[in-house]
Amino acid sequence: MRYVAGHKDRTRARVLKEAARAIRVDGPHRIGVAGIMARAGLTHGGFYAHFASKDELVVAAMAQMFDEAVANFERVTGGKPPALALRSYVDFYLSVRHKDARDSSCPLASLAADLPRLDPAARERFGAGLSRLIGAFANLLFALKGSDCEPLAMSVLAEMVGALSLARGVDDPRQSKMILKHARDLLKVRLGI
Amino acid sequence: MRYVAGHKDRTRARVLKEAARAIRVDGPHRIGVAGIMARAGLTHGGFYAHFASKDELVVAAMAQMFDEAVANFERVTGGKPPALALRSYVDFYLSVRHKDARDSSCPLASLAADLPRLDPAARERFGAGLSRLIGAFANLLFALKGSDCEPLAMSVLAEMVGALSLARGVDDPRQSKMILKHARDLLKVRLGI
DNA sequence: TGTACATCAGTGAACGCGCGTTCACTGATGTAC
DNA sequence: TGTACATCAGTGAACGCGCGTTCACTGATGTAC
Repeated sequence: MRYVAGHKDRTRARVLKEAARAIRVDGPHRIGVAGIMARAGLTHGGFYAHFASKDELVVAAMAQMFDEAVANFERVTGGKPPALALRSYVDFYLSVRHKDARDSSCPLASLAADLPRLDPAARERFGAGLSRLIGAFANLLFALKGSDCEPLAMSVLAEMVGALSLARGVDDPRQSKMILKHARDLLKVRLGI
Repeated sequence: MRYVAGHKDRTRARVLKEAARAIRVDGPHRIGVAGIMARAGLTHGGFYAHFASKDELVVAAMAQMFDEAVANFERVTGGKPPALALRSYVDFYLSVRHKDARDSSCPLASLAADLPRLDPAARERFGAGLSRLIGAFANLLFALKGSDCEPLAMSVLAEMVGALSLARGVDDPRQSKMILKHARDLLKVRLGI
């Protein structure tokens, strides 16, 4: 069954997207090749026509997740004045909605704990992705404050990642909500937005 | 081979301690019953005399890890005036040494991302442990500032957890060090210590 | 005091299952002649 | 224009391996008589 031009590329993209979703939810070690292929509407045997190994899929999915995260940052902040843009992103990032949307949320929070258990290739991609997000954040902060903002961007992003992770870790919805709310409130005070 | 009184309890404690170490390093899903028993100097068959299942071990190890974390908090802060105690803990928590000591470090950072993938029993233990640490932190903050400090404690702890996780996730040691340093610096500014 | 039996923490072989990976095969379409 | 062959994304059975769990057994010591 010969296919139209670009068919294989589109299949690969579909597999990658499903992998990016599944990895965020179940982690890179609990996902299965067969499961992801099934979600992409294929059988497991075809996997190796697209990727040399499961590890290679994880590395490729890492880049996919950060592409989505950066696109999301731009969607939430784009076209807004700096203070409003920052407020929007903080509110989005620390919302119950984002906390619960584990299959499409920020890879920093979903995967940070998994990374020391992955091989260098995956860790490199993670570091590069983190730099992109810190850079985007620092740009906004620079527009707001004018000074060197990388340190502040790292610190703020760390708090957001930590709060989101902790809010996801606990079972009690009230405790979870409070963690998000207090991080949101104090971040806004800290940034003066 | 009959053993002295308390022998079985001590064996169980040894297994738990090894489990707590291994889970922090490899995560609750990648550790193996046989491996942990071997580290405790036993063979895998004996495991089920101590725990009903691997899941039960994970739940019990969760409590163990938070006991260690609280003891550690007290060791680092004990007998110091509030500002110094807080500074000591922030410096300890965001040190390269703590970052690298993955087998004995704070479970909040090591496990947060694994928790949504665990069953409710483990999540409850995690929530309880988090509350203990937030409480301990809020007490110190109260001694320093006098006002209601739970929100601030949550926010600060979130930043520490996030910074430690991110510093562990990246491959580049310089990037990793910077994340820790900036979180340390800005936390001290924020707390006025 | 001596003997037979009970106890029980720990051993190690075996099981069933899931998962990553391999590979012979399919079948629709393009290409050579 | 028609026929034989090449191509190649995808299929599905099979493999090997690791892991959680089970279970018959061990062997040193305590207990009953």
